[in-house]
Amino acid sequence: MSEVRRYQPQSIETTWQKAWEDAGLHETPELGTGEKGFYALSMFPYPSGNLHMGHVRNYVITDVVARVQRMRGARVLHPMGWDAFGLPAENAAIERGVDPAVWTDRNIASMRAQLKQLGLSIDWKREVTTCHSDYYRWTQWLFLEFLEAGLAYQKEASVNWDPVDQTVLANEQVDGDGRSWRSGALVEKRKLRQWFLKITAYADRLLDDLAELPGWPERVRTMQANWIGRSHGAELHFPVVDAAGELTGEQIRVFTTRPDTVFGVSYLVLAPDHPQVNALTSPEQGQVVEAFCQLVARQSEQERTAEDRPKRGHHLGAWARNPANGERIPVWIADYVLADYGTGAVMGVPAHDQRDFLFARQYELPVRRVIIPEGSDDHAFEGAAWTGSGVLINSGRFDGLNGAEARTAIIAAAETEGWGLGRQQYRLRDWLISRQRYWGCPIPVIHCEHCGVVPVPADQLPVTLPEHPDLSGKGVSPLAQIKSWVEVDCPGCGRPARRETDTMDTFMCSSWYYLRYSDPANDTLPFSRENANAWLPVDQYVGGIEHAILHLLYARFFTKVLRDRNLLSFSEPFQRLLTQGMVQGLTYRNASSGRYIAPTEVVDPADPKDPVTGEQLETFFEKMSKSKHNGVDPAAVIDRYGADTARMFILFKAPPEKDLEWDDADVEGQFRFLQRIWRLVNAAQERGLSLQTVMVIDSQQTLTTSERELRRAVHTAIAAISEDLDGEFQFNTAISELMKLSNAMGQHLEASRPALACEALRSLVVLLAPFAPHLAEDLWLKLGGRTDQDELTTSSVHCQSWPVVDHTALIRDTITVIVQIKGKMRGNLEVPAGADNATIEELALTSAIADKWLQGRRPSRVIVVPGKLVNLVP
RNA sequence: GGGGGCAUGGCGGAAUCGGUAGACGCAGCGGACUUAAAAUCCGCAGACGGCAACGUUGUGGGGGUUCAAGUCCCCCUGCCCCCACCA
Repeated sequence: MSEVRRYQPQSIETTWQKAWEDAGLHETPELGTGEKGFYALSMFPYPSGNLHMGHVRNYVITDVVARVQRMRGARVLHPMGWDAFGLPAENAAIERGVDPAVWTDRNIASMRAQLKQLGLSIDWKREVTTCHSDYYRWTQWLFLEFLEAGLAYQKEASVNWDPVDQTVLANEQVDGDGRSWRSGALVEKRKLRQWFLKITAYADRLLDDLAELPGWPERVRTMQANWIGRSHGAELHFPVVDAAGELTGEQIRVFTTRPDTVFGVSYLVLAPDHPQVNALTSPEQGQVVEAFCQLVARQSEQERTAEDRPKRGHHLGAWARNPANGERIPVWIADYVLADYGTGAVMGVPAHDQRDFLFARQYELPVRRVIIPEGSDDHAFEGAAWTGSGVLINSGRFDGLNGAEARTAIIAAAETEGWGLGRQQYRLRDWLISRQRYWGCPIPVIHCEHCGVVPVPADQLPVTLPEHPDLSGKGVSPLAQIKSWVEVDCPGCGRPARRETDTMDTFMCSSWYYLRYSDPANDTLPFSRENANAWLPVDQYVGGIEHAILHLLYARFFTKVLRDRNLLSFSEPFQRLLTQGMVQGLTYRNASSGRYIAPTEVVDPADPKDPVTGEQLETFFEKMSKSKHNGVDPAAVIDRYGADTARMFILFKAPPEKDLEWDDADVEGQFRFLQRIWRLVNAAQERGLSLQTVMVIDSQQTLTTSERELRRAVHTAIAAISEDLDGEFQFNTAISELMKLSNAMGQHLEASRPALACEALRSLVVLLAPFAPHLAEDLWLKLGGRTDQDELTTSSVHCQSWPVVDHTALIRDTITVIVQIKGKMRGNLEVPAGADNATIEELALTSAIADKWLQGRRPSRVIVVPGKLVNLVP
């Protein structure tokens, strides 16, 4: 051969990417009235500057889903955008003086270019960018909806305060030791007045509606349920008494999930920062208590909540009366009680709660057993808290009731007698959305001395960020330092007022972006009801498990609120969710020093040594990250093998929800596979085969053995791949079916007549299209699936409909039946395809297998599974 | 501590409703082509025994149900993830 002809993805891919874009192949089609389109959505990225393999995996999965749906006749929305506000841009500004807007736009441009190299069927005309005012205008508009609905409010909340830089820090800017990431100073807690969204008002619906999401992974639903953390119990009221036992008129409210243990209460405990602490502390205890509270306040969250640390507390010098039995009990404070869960106060029942037990033992508080296991009559305390179920003792009129009965009866008594009520409690807290940062969506309210909090009128939105800020990284809110921006006239009274200087948590921006894609150019509303209802809920959402709780919960919350505001008519945004596993890279570590070594520094991968010390390195797979030097750059892979190989590898190597180990040898293997297909099609073309010629398979004509094998392989592949792409997505087995088909074609194609060869070639290329779109398109043209003159928008391989299985091609004359003797496989038997059970039994009994293993004995039992096996039991 | 998940060859992973365990691929081995190598093509391949036919054994460990168990039930071990002094 005079010229080297081989598969060269680089030229193929750029050519087709341009052709598709010019033809507008991936633009979202119009929907008919009342028609629901198919919405395939990837979690949009933060524009950090470069694409990593996790992104690639995410978007390739969604892309295959979108492409298969199109080929199945659906009208598909497959958009992309940018979650573009956030800390890294602001840090770049502080450290290098780059304008966050410029930095972000530059990153978006380079990431968009990288994404386009992957050949994703994205409609770029619908791109949204959360930091552009034509988007965040509507984030502000939606905030005002929450405000109007009474779901946004202000309250004091503590922030991380860096005393050196005099600034507020995000949690991720505080390291494990409670020090600032930049100044290294010990971070303090400071109270600021901040904005919250009342997500707790939706706690029940967010929890209960999880049942309506069968298309979500069980584990994500469980994580959300645990996060919401609804528990059933009671709020009990303990009157405060003085030293003489007289009521003072005050009371302490506690929350408990075990009202049945109320007769076992031997003390009460308040959180150190509980509002009643000051009032309850006796003068003699004042100093010690205050010292104790300060000590606890200085501890970090982590220190305080470590379960294994000893519990510490102090008696306040106050007393309360147990409303159930009238006993006088001491009131304590302790570090193990949290102010912001329940009522911030608990009743101590050492006999039936492990924490209370440890606390009581340490401070020698009395322990009284009030529940014994069913059937036991041992009333003595056994030396450990009994938290199981049982029967009440020492509980007056409730003695003898079991746990559940007792809970109901005691709550009922408390309600009638006025010392408590049944209540539900949630772990979920309201969502703090204030951020003391510049690079975020401004909260559109104005503070006026006369009118109070005044929303910015809708026609004055957006409240735009001041351009070219001078960010120092110091001070409370960066926006507060820009006088010209802060000082405005009150929209209500016209007198001088001040803008809110906090910006919103970026999760606000990402809680509704999926709605904007349905109507991205709307300049009168964030989205129209009609467009949102036509495309949403999202049919398939794909993204990382790291968003299992926050993002997905907030998005669900938004959808429910917007539905209640009558802006939508559905209440769950994402019908089906796929959480893809992470991409891991080969990691080298020096076990003694803990140092990570870059693969490029390792001389012999078979026997990896530390290039500096010569020590043996340990190798393993771990999530790709800069600090571990185990990342693989998508651009380099595309450069070398092309996007189609990268796509195929990622889809084939592991099921989508499992972690994927990046392996260069396997990438090479995928490339070889695509090359094999390329050669197969080219050889066929040289043989003169063309899809332009109409080929009819004459059903009268008998097929040769090769031809029948070929047809069976084609239709087996169609059936198997179709099934793999239905329901659970099994891209890995779908691709293995493509490999089987190509193997069979290598064997039978040449020996088959053109009509049959063409059917096989056409099927192979069409089935390949969602996975390796560029190669498929190129081979489609080469095979004459279309001509250069045809419009791409109708004749592209991606516009072909999904192949249909011809079940007659799968029929065989004979089938192989397994012969078992007492459940053990001993051989197999060719029987006519239509043979009934009696025939199969007869054939098995007279077979050589039966002779050998039964030696003339008659089986006592014969089990025939039609078409599968026959089991002879002696 | 609570909740969820996983465990299959040298490796990644297949296996419908309980019905031939190891599809497909990677790495490996053998052969063809080549002066040679690469590439390509063909073949072998769980482990143990055997020249072979074949046999035994085998899905983290133990028990059970069944004609038949990777799959269902019980117990145990190991690993991963989430939440965690939540009253």
